[in-house]
Amino acid sequence: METLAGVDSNEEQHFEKTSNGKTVANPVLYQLVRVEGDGTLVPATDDEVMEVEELLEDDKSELPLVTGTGQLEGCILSNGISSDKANLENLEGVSLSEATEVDAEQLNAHLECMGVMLQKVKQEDKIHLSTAAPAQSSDYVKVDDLCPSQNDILLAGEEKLPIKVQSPETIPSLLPKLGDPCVKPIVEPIISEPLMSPTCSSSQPDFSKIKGEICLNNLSIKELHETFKATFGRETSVKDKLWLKRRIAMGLTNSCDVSSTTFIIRDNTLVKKIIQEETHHSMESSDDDCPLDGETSSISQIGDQNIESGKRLRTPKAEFECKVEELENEQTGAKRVRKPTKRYIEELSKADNRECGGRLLSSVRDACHGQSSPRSLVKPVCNIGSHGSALVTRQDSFGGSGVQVPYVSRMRRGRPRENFMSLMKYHPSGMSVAAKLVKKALGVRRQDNESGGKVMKAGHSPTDHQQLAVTDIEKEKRNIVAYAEEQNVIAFSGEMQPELGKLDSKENLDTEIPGVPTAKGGIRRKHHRAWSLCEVVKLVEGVSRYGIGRWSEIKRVSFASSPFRTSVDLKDKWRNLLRASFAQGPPDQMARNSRKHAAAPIPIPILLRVRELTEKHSQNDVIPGKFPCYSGRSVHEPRSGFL
DNA sequence: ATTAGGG
DNA sequence: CCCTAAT
Repeated sequence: METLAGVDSNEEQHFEKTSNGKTVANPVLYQLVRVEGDGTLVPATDDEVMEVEELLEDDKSELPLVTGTGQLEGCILSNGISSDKANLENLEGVSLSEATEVDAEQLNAHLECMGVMLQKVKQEDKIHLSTAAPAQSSDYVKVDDLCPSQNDILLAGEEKLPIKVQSPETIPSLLPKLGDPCVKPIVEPIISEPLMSPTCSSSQPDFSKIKGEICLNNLSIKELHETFKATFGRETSVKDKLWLKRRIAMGLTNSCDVSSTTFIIRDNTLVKKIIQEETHHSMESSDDDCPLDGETSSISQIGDQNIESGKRLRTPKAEFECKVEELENEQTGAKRVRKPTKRYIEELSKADNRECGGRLLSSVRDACHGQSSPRSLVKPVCNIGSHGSALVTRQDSFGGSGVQVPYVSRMRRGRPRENFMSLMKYHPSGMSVAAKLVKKALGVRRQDNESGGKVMKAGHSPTDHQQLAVTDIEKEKRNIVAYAEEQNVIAFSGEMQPELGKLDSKENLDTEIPGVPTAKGGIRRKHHRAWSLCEVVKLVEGVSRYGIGRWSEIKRVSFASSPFRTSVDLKDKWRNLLRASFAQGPPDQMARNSRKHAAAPIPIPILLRVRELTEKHSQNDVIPGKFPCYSGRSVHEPRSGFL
């Protein structure tokens, strides 16, 4: 019934490269999907992807003609939807208009998806923060724009993602499948549809033909064809009514939302769409446990919103997953194959937070405290409504996280390993001990924190640690736990905690962050959480508000929703910021260098702010020269009131 | 419980 | 980040 199909997203023939798809500039990208009996496309599940991956692994330079497993349907070429525009320019075989149109379509579709995601997230946020204060909510939104690194990540992700989003165009083409008894030969849709463009160079959407209200359900195939042309600016030879309807619906709504079959067109734009099938509503609310899906927001609703709001500016390619999911929801209308693995979810959220720390939540958070500082350049600008930034963030997150990457690869985080190994050295029997630990950890899994410590202790036989200094033992213990934990996580990826993920927007949700909790044994080491720019901004702001040293206060107010950021963390971070500000500011070249190597280039303005605050603080509360790290160089900079 | 500082 | 000493 279900088959896997690799969908090549690049139109190979349009590129100057051999069939090996090795061209660097135009890599062949493909997305695995499963074709349901009814022709619905469903994103391949992790398992499936993994499976196929193995096959592909053998020779990646070869075109992904995954054959050999009865499961694989094959690889189907479709219009290129490569993320980089450069490719578009290379499309020689396709009329420019066609190419651009497809691209635009893609973009819109993705944007649509973005919108949906955003909506969902927002809703979720609301749910978790009943105390939302609209007025304040805008505070940090703009921060996103200050996070170049995030955008970078995004871009990088877009260009490197091994698996590309598939074009809506490809979806329909795959519909007619074996599973479907009453389908036409695959050849037809696939070949004639997507690639036919060359012949219709006069492809220009003409909405004038579909003014007013149209009900796809009532249209004949011919009419559908006309509508199709009006919508996409080109003809189609596909005779599948269902396909046409879906296609048109998608085209009109710029999304995968095909729930509507009646549209009202005015002034060449979709003014309204009428949902006639609400099947997806009920099912949505029932089976969505994905955090991102969170509050089941009516997709159709969102769709309308987006459509009416008009322009979507950016198009996150990485949205594929969610997009397809929607597709799945709406097209299938009934069964949902598989929800994303928790791990996957984790990845998403992680990415999420990474990108833009939590503008939504953070802002709300702040709002609660009524801490709207009039200064801070950053804040004023923001408006929560800026879908732009929000979208970007989302996109970013997805792209950056490399959703497509097999989970396991991302597991390891930082240190444990080496320490663990060193530990082994000390303890001949270490191996077994470690094994035990791991086992225990696995067995106990979630309750580890506290018990974990105990376990650890139990693990160390008296003889084992006799030779170690107490402190050493403690450290070892920690490492072991960390290691075990890691193993644990890997083994039970399904139970992965959101920890790493949430930086901001969801951080408050991840109460159960694994890293910190250690009750008493104080074993586990906190997972390293990179500070997002947003957080830094918050910190700076907090400092400016309450002053240096009032970390508990700042923590309470600005990082209330970030359990993993302790006041000490804030302090440390501030220290680092200070160091950075002094190290980078004065010598200009230094700044550049540091930026090069530094993972997270902190915007100079921020650093200046830091310096400024510090200076102020030193002048007011302390006798100048008290600060060890920078005492020598007191900087007298007139700058003030910025940020 | 918080802070400051060293590691 | 962790840890500790000093408040």
